[in-house]
Amino acid sequence: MSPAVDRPAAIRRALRDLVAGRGFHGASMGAVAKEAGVATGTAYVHYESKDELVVATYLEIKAELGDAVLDGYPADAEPFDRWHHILTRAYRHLAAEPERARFLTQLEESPYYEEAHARLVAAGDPLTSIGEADDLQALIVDLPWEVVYALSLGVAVRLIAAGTALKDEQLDTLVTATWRAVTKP
Amino acid sequence: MSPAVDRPAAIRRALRDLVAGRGFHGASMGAVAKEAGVATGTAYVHYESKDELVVATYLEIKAELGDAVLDGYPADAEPFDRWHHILTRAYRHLAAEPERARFLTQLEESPYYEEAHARLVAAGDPLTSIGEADDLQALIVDLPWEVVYALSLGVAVRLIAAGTALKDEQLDTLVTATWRAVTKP
DNA sequence: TGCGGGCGAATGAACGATCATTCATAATGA
DNA sequence: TCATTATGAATGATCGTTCATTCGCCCGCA
Repeated sequence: MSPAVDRPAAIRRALRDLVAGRGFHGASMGAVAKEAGVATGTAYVHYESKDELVVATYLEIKAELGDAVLDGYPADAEPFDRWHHILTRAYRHLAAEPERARFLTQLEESPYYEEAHARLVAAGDPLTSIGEADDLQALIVDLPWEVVYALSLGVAVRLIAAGTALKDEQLDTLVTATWRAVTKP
Repeated sequence: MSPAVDRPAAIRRALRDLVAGRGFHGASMGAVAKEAGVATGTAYVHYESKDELVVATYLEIKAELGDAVLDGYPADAEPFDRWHHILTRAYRHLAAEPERARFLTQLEESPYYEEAHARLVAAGDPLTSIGEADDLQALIVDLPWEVVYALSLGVAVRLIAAGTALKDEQLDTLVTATWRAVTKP
C-alpha cells in the first residue's frame, strides 16, 4: 500500500518551490524540510545529501517535461508541425507551473548543474533524441546544437522563468519566430 | 595623481572573475579580497557592503558593453545593418573576455539582480534606448520587448557564458538567424 | 482477540565550517 | 604631524550534516 503521504515527493516539491522562489540561497535544508512539513533529519532519511535531492528533483522535472512533449507527438508529420508541437507543448507544460522553469534556470547557473546534467544524459533524455531526426536536421542552419537549443526551447524556458506571459496568439508568433531562426533561409 | 594600484578596480575584477568561475557560492568576501591581493577589511573601505560591490561591478560591465556597442554605431544605416552592428560588437566584446558574460548570467539568477538592474535603469542604459528607433520597431514582430531581447542578445550572452565558441562565419549565421526571428515575415 | 517484540521512518538539538561584517590597530603619504 | 587607507582576528548568524532517541505500525504467538 502506498503511504498516506509521499514524503520524498513532498520534499522534492518543497525544494523546487523554494529554489524557484528564492534561489538556492533561500533553499537551505532546514527551510526545505519546514516547507515540506517534516523535520530537518527526515530529508536525509530519503536522500543521502542535498546534491542527491537536487539531482532527483531535476530528473523528475525533466521526465515530466519529456512526457508532456511526447504525449501525442506526431512522429510522421512534417518537420515544422513536429517543431510546433514540441515547443507549444513544452511552453504550455512549463507555463502551467512556472516553478519548474524557474527551478531549471536556477539550477543551470548553480554548482549542482554539472552533475545533474551528466546524470540526465546517462539516464537518456527523450527530448534530446527527438531533435535528431534526419529530415529535421536537413532543414536546420549550420550551427552547433547548443545554439539551436538556445534560440528555441532555451528562450521559452527563460521567458517563463522571468514571468513573461504570452497569449496563445503570441505563443504562435514566438514558435514561428524560432522556426525562422533555426531553419535555413 | 592616481595611486600605484587601483584597489577598488582590483576588487571588482576579483569579484567578477570569482563569480564567473564558481558562482556567488564561491565568491565570499574573503575569497574576493584574497584574489584581489588585499585584506578582507579593505573591500569594506571601498564598498559599504557586498551588495554595493556587486552593483558597482554590474554597472561597470554594462557600461563597458554599452561603450563597445556604441563605438562606431552607424546611426543612419539601414535597420538590418544597425542590428548586425549591435549584435556583432556585443558578441565580440563579451567573447573577448567571457568572464563578463558569465558574471551577467550568474547575476541574473541571483538575489542581487533586482536591485542591480533597478540601479542600471535609474542610471540610464544606453543599450535600451538604442533599440527604440521607430524604423527598427516597425519591422519587429509583435511581441514584448523581453521576448525580442531573449531571442537575440540574450542568446548571445548565454552562449558565451556557456563557452560555445563561434567562428566569424558562424557568428554571421547567428546574427542573421536572430534577425529572421525578430522581424516580421 | 490481545500482546509484545522488532524495525524502518521521523525527529530536532548539536556540530564544525563558513559566511558577511566589524573594529582596534598599524601603515602610508602629504 | 595627521588624515586616509589597509589590516586580519573576532563576532554572531546560518549552512549542511549527524545521531541518539522516539514514534508508528505490522508480525507471530497465545
